[in-house]
Amino acid sequence: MARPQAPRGHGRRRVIDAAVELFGEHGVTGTSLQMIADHLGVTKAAVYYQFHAKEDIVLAVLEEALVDLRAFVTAAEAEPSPDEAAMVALRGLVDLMIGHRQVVAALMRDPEVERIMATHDDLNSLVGRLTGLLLGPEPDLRRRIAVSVVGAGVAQAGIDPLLADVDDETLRAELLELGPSMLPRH
Amino acid sequence: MARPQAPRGHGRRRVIDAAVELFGEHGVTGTSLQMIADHLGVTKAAVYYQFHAKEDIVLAVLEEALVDLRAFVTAAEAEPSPDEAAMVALRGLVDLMIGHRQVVAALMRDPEVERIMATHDDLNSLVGRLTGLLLGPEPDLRRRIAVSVVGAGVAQAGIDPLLADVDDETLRAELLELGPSMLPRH
DNA sequence: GTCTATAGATAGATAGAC
DNA sequence: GTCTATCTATCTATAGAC
Repeated sequence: MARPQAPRGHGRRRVIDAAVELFGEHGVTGTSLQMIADHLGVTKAAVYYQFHAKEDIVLAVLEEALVDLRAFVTAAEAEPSPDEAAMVALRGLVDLMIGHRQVVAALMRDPEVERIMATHDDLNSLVGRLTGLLLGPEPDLRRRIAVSVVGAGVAQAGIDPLLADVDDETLRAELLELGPSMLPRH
Repeated sequence: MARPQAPRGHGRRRVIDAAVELFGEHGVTGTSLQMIADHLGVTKAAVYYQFHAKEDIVLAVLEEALVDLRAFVTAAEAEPSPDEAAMVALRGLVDLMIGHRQVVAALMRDPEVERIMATHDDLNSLVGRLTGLLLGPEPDLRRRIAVSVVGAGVAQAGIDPLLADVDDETLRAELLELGPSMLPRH
């Protein structure tokens, strides 16, 4: 039957959950495989059985959010007008941050994550498509700055300790009012 | 005549400059003393001669920006009305980011920096005073979220590769138009 | 003031026993 | 599938020669 320590979530699932928690607290570079193993009460070798490299754990954590990201980027690109596409992308971005606050906190603040993403063309192009959607056609300087501010701001709002007491639904509603006001329609 | 410390701009100054550059690229945790030493063409021991610990280098880099931060926080607190104080704080924040784009990039994205700051009460209280100025008296939820978004957004705008081609003056002017619109007067 | 040398700990990763 | 044991490389940091 079920073992006392390992809920049927399998090894990979437990490693990913532990990684999200530890990455969020110490960053990716600041989290060793030993820390993940200790957190799970197993040895490093047990972690290496599930993922043969640390980078694979980072990619698995990323994948948690990428499923949603791919979905709303594709949906946004199907919108008829650039304005509608940008709004769908912005809503998707807010939902993504809300739905994965821990993952965002874990990954948004480590250059190592950028390095890993840069080595995977599919991740690169996905981020490029999202940026393009938010920028719209022929963006002026103000638009570019607004996209930068909104993108970082939405992410920060999801992980800011100052807002830790705000529940998901309330935060989502507020961000969906604040965001569009900074990304006006053309 | 012969100074016991900074001979000809060398020493601490060179270490700090190298640290800012490398921290920005690899993060604090991702930057080893060996990397700093190699960047300067010296040995690790030479770096340890200038700073007895890695944490001291981080603090020295932080100090670059803290001088300006202390100045405008104090100035803002001297403003008669909370609205004016918040605007002075926001302008100061924008100027700080613009004036220290590299330092911000180096330090804003590493949990290790937070840990170091958390162990220094003077840094903690300074950040607390800045946040208080931006929030104003009795901030509602919307204000709290806006402060979070603006704070992160301004920082991101200063380091975003998407905006690397924007010169300081232009970026400052745009942010000073964008920011206040998100932090309305009471 | 800068170096060599090295300590002591820990990193990521692998091989093979059970 | 999880372990012990181990490898190599690198980490921060120190002691002391030049």
